Amino acid sequence: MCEWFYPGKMTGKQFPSVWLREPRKTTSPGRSREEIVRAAMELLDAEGLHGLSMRKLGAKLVTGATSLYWYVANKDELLELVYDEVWGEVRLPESETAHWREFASVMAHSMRQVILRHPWSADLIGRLPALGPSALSLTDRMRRILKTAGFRGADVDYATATLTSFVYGFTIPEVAWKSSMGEGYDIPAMHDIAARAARDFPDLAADFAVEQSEDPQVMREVAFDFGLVSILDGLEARLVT
Amino acid sequence: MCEWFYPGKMTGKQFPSVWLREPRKTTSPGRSREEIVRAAMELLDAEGLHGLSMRKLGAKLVTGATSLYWYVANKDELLELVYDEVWGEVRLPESETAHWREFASVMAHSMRQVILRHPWSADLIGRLPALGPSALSLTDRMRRILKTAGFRGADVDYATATLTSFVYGFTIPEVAWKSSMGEGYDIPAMHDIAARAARDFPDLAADFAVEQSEDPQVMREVAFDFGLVSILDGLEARLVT
DNA sequence: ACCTGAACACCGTTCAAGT
DNA sequence: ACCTGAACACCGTTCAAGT
Repeated sequence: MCEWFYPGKMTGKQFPSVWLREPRKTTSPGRSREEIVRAAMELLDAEGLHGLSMRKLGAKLVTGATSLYWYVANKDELLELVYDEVWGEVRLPESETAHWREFASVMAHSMRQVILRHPWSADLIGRLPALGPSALSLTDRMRRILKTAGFRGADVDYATATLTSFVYGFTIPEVAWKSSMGEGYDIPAMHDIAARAARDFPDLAADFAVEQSEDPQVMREVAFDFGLVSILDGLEARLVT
Repeated sequence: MCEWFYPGKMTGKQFPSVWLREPRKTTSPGRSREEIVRAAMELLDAEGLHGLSMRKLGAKLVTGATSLYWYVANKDELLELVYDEVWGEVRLPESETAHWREFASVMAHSMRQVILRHPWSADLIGRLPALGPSALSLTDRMRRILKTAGFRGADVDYATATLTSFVYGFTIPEVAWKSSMGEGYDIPAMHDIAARAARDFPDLAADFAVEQSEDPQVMREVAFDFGLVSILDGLEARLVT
């Protein structure tokens, strides 16, 4: 997904993007970009962002690490390519006439699922330009739906930013947590630790204790829906004015 | 800020936190934790998360890198300590009787400013447990205000998560962008690049062109306020039900 | 046109050894 | 109680050289 109004200065270097360089005209006797991207995706899904190194990727493709630099200027360019694949997995309502709330809701849920499926992508949001075809197409459809719904001018940007910010802010820390803690850790022990840390905050400690019985997985889903509905209500209020 | 309902499994290791280990009883002939944390903060602010290495920090304190391991179990523990300092900089309304919307608004703006001031902290959100005194105190006050306003049970968690998710999701990509692009880059060149990348999406390209004249810095502030007000409206709707 | 290996300048952490 | 330096197993990228 693409948010274009990022801050900058009038001076300085321009930013590079794979999508603006012609790929090497490949007679493809050897590797190909697609092959490299696919292998990188597998490595990323299996071992995370830190698990992808040029050396490992080279090994997986039975080449020297440095051979990859023939196809790709550097690691960031490679990541840009894989990053766009991720946005390509977002599923939207087929219909062009979907109601904007329905559309936004489906998109938000799908974006979250896609990030959860590729946790490493969370670390790339904002770090890499999202100028690939999939990211742009997503942005384009969302904006068209919002315009049809009645949003005008910069409000289209603002509404999009509000929605995507919520999805990102809900999901990025979640996957960061998961990958830093490893997949499995001890829930009761975690509650015990939280309770001990909160010993100087009795209300907090009490709430921790009460909600210990809830399933955190379920709570996260409910929390996401709660936030999403709140935001859609809030955006709708902007619309009627 | 602390969100406790992160997912986990019933098995596996428990997570570690500095806040649950007694610090070494220091007779302080040599370094101290405070000194180390202060130096780390300076290094982080000056050079970012990648700029902080145990070797550089050691050099700054005129010690061997490995000496630091006497005061801190590992780099993550050190980061946990500096991380809490960041939350300590969030400014809230003094009054205990502030209206919840006012409170939430001030908190959201302050959190954003603090993250912008310490961009490296964005990468730690979710990755490290936020169990330090400053983080807990922030969580505690927010929750008390929401309860006073009428939020009940898990809605207190959900409302907090909605608000903080928006702040995180708005700010994390923003600072990621800034630090990956460097401080200054060429705005017109950026627009040119975006336009060229969007050549297959005429509506998108047209909007890029129109909004080229806006100041991105200003737009970001307006966008943040737009999103924040929308969310507060949406949360208020949950309240009256 | 494509691939290679050596080299550079880094990492976090462990550990035996020193004072 | 505190500090040290060597060592281990890594990084991304450059570059001259090969085929």
